[in-house]
Amino acid sequence: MNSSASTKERILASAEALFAQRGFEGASLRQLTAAAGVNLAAVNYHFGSKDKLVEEVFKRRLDQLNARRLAALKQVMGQSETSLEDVLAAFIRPALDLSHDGGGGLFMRVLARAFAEHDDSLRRFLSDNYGHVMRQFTGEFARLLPHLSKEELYWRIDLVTGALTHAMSGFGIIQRKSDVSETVHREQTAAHLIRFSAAGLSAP
Amino acid sequence: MNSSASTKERILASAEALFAQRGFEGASLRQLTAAAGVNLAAVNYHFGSKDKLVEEVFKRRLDQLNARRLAALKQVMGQSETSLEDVLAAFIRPALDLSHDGGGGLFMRVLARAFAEHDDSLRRFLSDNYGHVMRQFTGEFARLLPHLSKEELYWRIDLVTGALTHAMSGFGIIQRKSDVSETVHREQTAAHLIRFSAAGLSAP
DNA sequence: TGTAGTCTCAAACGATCGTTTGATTTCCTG
DNA sequence: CAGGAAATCAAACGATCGTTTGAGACTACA
Repeated sequence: MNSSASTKERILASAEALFAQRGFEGASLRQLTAAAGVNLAAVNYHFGSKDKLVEEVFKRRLDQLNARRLAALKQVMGQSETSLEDVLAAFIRPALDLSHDGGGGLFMRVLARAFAEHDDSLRRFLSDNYGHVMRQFTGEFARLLPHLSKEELYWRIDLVTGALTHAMSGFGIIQRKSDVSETVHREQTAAHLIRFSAAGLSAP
Repeated sequence: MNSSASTKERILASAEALFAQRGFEGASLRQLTAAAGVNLAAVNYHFGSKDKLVEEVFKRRLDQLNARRLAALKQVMGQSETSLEDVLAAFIRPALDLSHDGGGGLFMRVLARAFAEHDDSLRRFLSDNYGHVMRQFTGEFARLLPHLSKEELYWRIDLVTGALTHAMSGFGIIQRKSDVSETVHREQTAAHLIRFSAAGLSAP
């Protein structure tokens, strides 16, 4: 592992990768610290407990994702006129990007796992960290789709989120072909998601 | 627990519930057998191992789901003319129904979890058990959406699956209101999914 | 009723888990 | 350079895991 990074950072990086690969319960602190090249006790020393480490892994990436989404939305809103596709792109692209760069390419699998884990404390955690971002996007969607009732709009945004999560988790039947670069594949994924979601949101 | 059922059945029922609630690794055989009111050793006696039990839980429900989807599709195909919404309903409704009846109401959470677990053996297992059903539906979608390329179609079906899985897992922002019966809520979910998916699939 | 086969049971196995401890090393500061 | 805080280390803790064992209870057929 990158021995120039701090112990804390090496733990976070290894944790992200191993949680994505084996799940939160499946990845043990012994595997994790061995991969990071640090002592077993370092996790409890630096983070307090395994649960706190899980939270930290989440927080680090969600903060990134929120910032990028809001920045993208802000840029879109600065244009003279905004299309549904533009807002969707601001919602979707940062998420796909996050699953590629920053060395934390596996985070989205972690998130998809977390969605499935389905416990209420996580739900609250995500709501606290996602809430204001989702509200901003929801407001824009409502403005662009005035014919939709509030309930109808919530439903459709939820389904867009489902499609996005599924695509990001990489479990679907669509696999990146070996002759397509990661960047190109990501661009194709974004294009398909945006076109599909725009049509779904605009349904009569 | 239902003490009239056989030990095997009681284990399967408790396993399904506990796997959905705590995950495959989070649910221990001791919790599981205690909830079922059977001896700890009964799992290994009747199923061989915990992994085999997991497989059995899957197989039982997936067989049900496949049968219901194919039956629904067959009935739709018997009509004089079939609409995209009809085929989508045959795809979506059995999945939502399965998450409600048969005492295995939590199976879809198990499935959503399994999607996130993301390992290749499961992928192969699902492909073996789902493959022929998906091929039939894909064929019908291709017939109803002749303007789509094969790749485009695969992508969109994948996104429909994502939206469906997300809705079924019940994690989204949409929660059933206490004044709405489970049956009504399921019907609303199906209606939203079908309308959204039909529009998404039909996108230009 | 006797017996073979099926099932259930309490108990224990070794392995691995997250966490804690206390000594030791490393690092920074005065 | 001395000294105290911060970090790392090997080792052990109790708990829990999936699995196995061997004895006992039950069932069905002769």
